[in-house]
Amino acid sequence: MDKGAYDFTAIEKKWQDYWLRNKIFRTEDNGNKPKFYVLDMFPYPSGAGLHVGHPEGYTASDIIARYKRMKGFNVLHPIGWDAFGLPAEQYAIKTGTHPAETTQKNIDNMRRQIRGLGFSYDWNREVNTTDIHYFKWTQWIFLKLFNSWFDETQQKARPIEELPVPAGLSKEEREQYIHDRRLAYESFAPVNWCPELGTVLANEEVVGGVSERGGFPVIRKPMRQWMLRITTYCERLLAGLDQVDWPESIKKLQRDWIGKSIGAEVDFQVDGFDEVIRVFTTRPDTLFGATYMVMAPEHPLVDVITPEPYKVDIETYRKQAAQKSDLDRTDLAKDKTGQFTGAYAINPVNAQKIPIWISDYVLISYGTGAIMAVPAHDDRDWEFATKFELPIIQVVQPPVPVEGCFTGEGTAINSGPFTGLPTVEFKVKITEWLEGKGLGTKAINYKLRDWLFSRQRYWGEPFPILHTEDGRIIALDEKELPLTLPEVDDYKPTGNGEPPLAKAADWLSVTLPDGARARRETNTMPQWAGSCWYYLRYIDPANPNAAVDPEKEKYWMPVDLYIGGAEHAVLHLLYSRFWHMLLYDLGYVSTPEPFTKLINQGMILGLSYKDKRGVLVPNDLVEERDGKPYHKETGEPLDEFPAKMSKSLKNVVNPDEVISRYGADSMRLYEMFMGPLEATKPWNMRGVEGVHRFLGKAWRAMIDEQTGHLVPQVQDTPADEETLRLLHQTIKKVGEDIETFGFNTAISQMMIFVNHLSRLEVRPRQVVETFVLVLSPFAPHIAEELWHRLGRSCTLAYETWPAYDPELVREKQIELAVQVLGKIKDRITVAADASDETIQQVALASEKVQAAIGNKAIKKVIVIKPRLVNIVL
RNA sequence: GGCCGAGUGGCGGAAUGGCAGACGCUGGGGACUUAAAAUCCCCUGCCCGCAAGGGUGUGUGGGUUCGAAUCCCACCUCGGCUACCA
Repeated sequence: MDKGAYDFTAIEKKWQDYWLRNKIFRTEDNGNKPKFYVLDMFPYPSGAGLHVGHPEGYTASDIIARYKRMKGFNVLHPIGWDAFGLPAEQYAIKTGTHPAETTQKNIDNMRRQIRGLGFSYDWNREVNTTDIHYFKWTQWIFLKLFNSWFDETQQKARPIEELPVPAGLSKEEREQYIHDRRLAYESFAPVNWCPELGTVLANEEVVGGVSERGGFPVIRKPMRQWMLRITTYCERLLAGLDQVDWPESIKKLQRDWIGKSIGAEVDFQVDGFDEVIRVFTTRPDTLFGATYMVMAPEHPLVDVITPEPYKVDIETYRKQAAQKSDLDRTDLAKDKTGQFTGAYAINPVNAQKIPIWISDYVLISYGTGAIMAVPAHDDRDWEFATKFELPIIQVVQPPVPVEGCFTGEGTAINSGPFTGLPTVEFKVKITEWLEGKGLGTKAINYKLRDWLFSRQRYWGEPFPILHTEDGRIIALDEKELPLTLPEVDDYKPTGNGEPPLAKAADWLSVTLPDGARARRETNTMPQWAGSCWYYLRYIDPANPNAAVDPEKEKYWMPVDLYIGGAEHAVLHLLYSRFWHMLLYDLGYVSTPEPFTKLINQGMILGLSYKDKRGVLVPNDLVEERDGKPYHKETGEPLDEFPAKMSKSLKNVVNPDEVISRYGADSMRLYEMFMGPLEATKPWNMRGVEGVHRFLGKAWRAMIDEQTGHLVPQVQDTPADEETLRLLHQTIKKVGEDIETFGFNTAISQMMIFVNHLSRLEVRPRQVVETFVLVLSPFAPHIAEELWHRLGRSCTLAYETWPAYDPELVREKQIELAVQVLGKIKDRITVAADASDETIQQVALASEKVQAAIGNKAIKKVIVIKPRLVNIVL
């Protein structure tokens, strides 16, 4: 190989070593520079390593970080590992390898891959959620949750010692009262149990009735669990969204997930009983149309009100419902099911007797677990009433007549004294009426449930909690943290919900100072725990005395820019906002919201193939002939299309392979050149070749491939006007595009510049050096090497970002199209500062334009300065 | 079913009220070479035409405007998320 060739492998290794060895990107916590905190979403160190989706967000954030450094900011740009989680544990179950060992191996591999891309992380701040010095503070935050309550009046969390407890309670009642208000509490409610995974899951982890990870069936099962009272923060979580600069789509996802709805709670007397069934409705205006009621099968009143002859059928139905997986319950293709209880309720507005049913389309966990059914104006009730032949009474007149069920707003009919009222007005009136009679009240409900926070796993943070033999729950003291994981022989869950930690006999039992015997909590925390607050730990990663030093926290927070995938919209991003609000309330952090600006990178798709019938063909069965894809075995011509990367389609692109063939700079550049950051885009290896050629061209414009020295064209001479203008246009465009995340167009501008530069006989040194600085955030390795060969002795990472001169950017001459009635007839060139009048004169002087006008009268001439002239006849 | 996003050459995309297709890929032609690779130069939306030139064109149909890929209305297609929350 010639010593001057663009040897990206050697160059990239050289500079990666240089940055690391000299700690070039080590960040200090002080300084008089303004701070900028740019954060990547926490990666899980998977055994499969990086896929091409990771470097997309990371490259974008790295370009921002490098650019901001050059713009004079003190930049915090850290990385670490969200390293607890199920895969390492399942591997342990299969092979007996300790999850810590697997995790370490995976981290080492991913760190190697990430370093190979040349990201400017401060490696002194690397964190790892499985490190005891890290999860000590995860446990500490849990204790804060456990030892806090939410003050509704002040709308904030406060220490549990400040909770006003009613006088005259017994010791046990007092304990219970406090426990019922802790932000972390034990519950025995039915939870999402996944037999396949041997653990329970949070609502957010169950998608379409199956587990989000693995797609296994999930059933409802009552179990003892730890919950976090995230619901107390519903209003704060909603309000905070107005304060942050996030994509509207993500804000909407969070708002919908919190799911605030305003309506009324109404009491229906059960005929012949003292009991009332309370329902929640957002449409109290349809009360006159309530023709039956439905309770969730689990509703406690079912036992009370069901008369003897109906008990057998009701019990059978309840058993069936309990055994159904969530998938069975939510599958819309299935008919509605239900069972009449034999009991009746009295509709409070018209004293009508209406039958009470149970059905699993009513959920025990939302509202009051019972509904009034208004089949004329609710799709679900309509479907149910039609199937079981229950009466349907219309009480809302639609603005325009509709067939079947009408769920919109209109005018009340068949509604006694309220007939004729518009829906909105009716809602207010009827709620007042109900309140006056003591039959109901205005009510707000949220879809968001408390966060199920325990898992029956080994590889997670242990809870700092003890259960005494006499049934008390005692939290460890902060001084006793961290509580580490015990060694076990067997990582397998027991299958009945008893976690693996229950097998660690020595670890399990504890004798308290007062002599009482206690057992440790055997559940562990979910993976989300560690990622809820990692952005705070980066600020002060080695602090043994606090999760984060308050002074440093004040300096660095909030995160100025957070880049990651949209799949975390309602999971991580909601959970970590909740924890942050708690820490804010207790005075440990200084900002109400953690992440000021959020950007979602789009998904990268792989190239895939299907035959004429639409059958998918894995990539290893595809061969190319004359640039067209064919089936290797059948010889059939195939269609190319983009599809989600998957093992089965064999269309996964491995970053290691791309780097070894084209280099990290080409990889980075291609990921950014593909299209807008937020868009979904298909990967195409030929595109990598394109940006790779661009880098080679930039290299050859400066370096002689034979000698490795500067080419003779690079000279210490002033630039010509055109070159200078293009350079300044490039500085301007690239800088502005970085600020607005338009990396693809920034790169095309640099391509235009290099195409020009390589054609020049004289390439002024000043111009060349400035361009290298502009290129450096995108392709830092080649930029450092060129900078070095241009005679500079240290890194360019802290050079000042070049300023452009607006005078030099401006073109001297401008070309305008001349249209007659919107059709282009000619082009004219005028001085850039020509007046509209002058331009008009020149345009009208054109023979072609005159010919197009003919003898018609000119009505109007529109001059749009740098673009065109339109003559209206 | 609901919500969100997107439809522009052979492909990725650019242009967010002002010359549609920047930049890159692919394809074609040429230069260099014994030859090839690499590199460099030229061409490359579609249709008609030998050409000069003309016509047409941003999913479909309508509208607003001197002017629409861009704004408005209706529809079609694709992708993502979500799913009985009363």
